Amino acid sequence: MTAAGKHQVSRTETPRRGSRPGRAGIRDVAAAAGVSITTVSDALNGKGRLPDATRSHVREVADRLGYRPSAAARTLRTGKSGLIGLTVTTYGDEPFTFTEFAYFAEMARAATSAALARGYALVILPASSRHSPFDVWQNVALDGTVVIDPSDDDQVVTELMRQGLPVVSDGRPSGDLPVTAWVDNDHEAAVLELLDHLADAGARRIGLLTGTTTDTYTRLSTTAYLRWCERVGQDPVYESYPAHDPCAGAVAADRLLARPDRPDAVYGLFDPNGTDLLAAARRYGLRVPEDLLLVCCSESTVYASTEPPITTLSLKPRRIGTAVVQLLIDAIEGLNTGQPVEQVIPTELIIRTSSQRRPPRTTVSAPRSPSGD
Amino acid sequence: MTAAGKHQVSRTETPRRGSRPGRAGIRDVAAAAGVSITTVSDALNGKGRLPDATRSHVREVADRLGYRPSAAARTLRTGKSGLIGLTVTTYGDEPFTFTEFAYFAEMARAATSAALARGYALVILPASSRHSPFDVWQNVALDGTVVIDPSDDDQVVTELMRQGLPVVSDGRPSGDLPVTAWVDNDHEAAVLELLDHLADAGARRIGLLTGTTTDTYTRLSTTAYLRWCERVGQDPVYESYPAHDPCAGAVAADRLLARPDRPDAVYGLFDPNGTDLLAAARRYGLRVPEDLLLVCCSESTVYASTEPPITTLSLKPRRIGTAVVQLLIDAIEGLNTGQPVEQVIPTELIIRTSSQRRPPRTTVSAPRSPSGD
DNA sequence: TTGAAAGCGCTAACAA
DNA sequence: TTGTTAGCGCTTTCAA
Repeated sequence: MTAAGKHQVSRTETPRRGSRPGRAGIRDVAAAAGVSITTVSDALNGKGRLPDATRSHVREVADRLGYRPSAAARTLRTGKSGLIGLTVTTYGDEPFTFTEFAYFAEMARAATSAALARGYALVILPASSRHSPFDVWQNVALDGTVVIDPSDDDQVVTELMRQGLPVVSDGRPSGDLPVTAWVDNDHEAAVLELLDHLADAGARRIGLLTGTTTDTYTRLSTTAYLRWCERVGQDPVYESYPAHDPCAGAVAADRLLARPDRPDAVYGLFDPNGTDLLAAARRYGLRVPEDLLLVCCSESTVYASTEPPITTLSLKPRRIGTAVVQLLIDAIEGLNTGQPVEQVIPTELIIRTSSQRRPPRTTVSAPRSPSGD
Repeated sequence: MTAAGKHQVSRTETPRRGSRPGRAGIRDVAAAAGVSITTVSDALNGKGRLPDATRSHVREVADRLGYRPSAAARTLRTGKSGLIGLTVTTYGDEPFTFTEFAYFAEMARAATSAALARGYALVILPASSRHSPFDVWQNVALDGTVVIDPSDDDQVVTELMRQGLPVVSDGRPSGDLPVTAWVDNDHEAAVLELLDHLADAGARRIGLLTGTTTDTYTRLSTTAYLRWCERVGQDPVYESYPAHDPCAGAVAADRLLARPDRPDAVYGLFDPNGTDLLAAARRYGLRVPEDLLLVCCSESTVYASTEPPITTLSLKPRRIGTAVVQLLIDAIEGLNTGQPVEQVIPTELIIRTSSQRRPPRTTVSAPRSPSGD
């Protein structure tokens, strides 16, 4: 063993003051291995040009001492934490709403595994930040952040970008909010395709169940619907409701089917609309798909086994979550060219019974009363 | 402005070497405010006994400079990161499975908001850890960790506890795995209550759809079922399948209803079993609840609007997620007494049409008193 | 091939 | 009331 005595470490047995109790530090390993802390660092991180003997010896000693490098120290020194933020809108106490739930869960799941695969971990953070020292945002060292549907003047995004941290958004940013990159679907194209599909299945008057919120998804989808109506010369038939209220959807579905100009096909923009509409149809004695064609935007697999199975539009949250994280990590690691990157993920229309009318026979019948069968 | 010149900071305009570009550090704020860095730290953190004038002046300057304290440095110094790990079992590429999905999502959601409310953020981490420097676990400074259903000899848990970090588990630890605290349901009591409910509704032969895995939940629930059968003198009728395989459930449901000793009531242990069983019943021309009573363990709201609505057992993942995080943070902050803490969360049987053979009233009566109606 | 030394940016004793 | 100073544990030039 080479001259352990010449190193800067405790030749005495008393641990340095302030040292964390019980846990071995890099100095302890160096002392025990009879090398310098530099050598320990290099050996453990696969750097430097050490002989294999030294390397394995150091590793062995570190192992024996149960040495775990301090992530905080490494982060402070290198400026990289390996942590990626994922913002989550909170409504009252709960992060994200019932409506966004399946989408978000799938997206987060994909994002998590994509991040882990590249050696990063996801930190869940609220979409807004108070300007106080107790704010979580202040306490976490992030290499970059994924944001979901940032608003026009999102303060968190603005601040992060100002700090020089990359921000990638799920959903194209509205206004002139600067982001490093974004990923989104082509919502307009998706709606147009879907409406054409319903028309092909025999729909004469297609209704829309939409939201009162002004987020990009709702806005683009509704606009596309209105444009389509204009193009084919149909009067728009739609009902709006606050999508974050889990009860309001059922009421709105009912309202839509109770109208004198009742549609013979409906597209629901939000995940629970399928079951809501199905239940409403049942109340009015409408058979699906014979009397009413149904499509909703959803990521839930339950629509494969409802009675009847319901056609859904999937926004492919898994692909979005993966893409968002890849773009972010590329930006963190300086792998992309520097100009804003935009990525459009295709949607998928999963056609099931509810949007396929059997032999196109009956014309639209007159509205029935809620009780009638 | 008081003697700025006497401070140790750059009276020259050149930033210190190595300083992060563009971002103001505590020294810059101190210099600009004409105070020492200690005063800046104290002013910003509400510590020390500074006059309000100094405090607000410093805050103003910090604000003007866009000063953001370095989380890494603070963590290194204080030993607290404000970060809590949440482990997630990965199957292949994807974190958590379809089966656990709704439960996990709800639990994680509650855990996230509970953590945020106390100033902590959740970091999603894989349930296993390679022993390599590229392992995510090595790169994140955690104050403590929540683990879901740790196995008998969970290496990650063992290692964390050895490091002196608190670990709270969702699901009682099996074997003699040491954890700081755990939260769980009383799975046996829940199953017994549910079987009694089915028997009260007229079930003569209750079947079970269970898993082939050996996790605690599956094991305890199955054991409870077998014990109940023995007590009432019924032959057990059950089918097992690998619960993480999304397709296997439907097959097993079919198998169960195809048996010569076909049950007249079934309890499914996993979330998708409800729709699987409903579909299987339809295939065999069995009416629910007339010919077949159905209950499954699920957190999904879709069972409220299936045809017919299906009775579910909820494990209350929200309450579990909240409890787990509270216990963990209490442990981190040294608020609890030191001995192991165990917390049992009651389950909830949500009674719907599928398990009520008697007059279809919507009123939910106590499971044990069928005579009242 | 290895080691010494200089910090990363902050907080908290201890001085003044 | 405020400032000086000594590190937290690591990585990284630079020197030997």
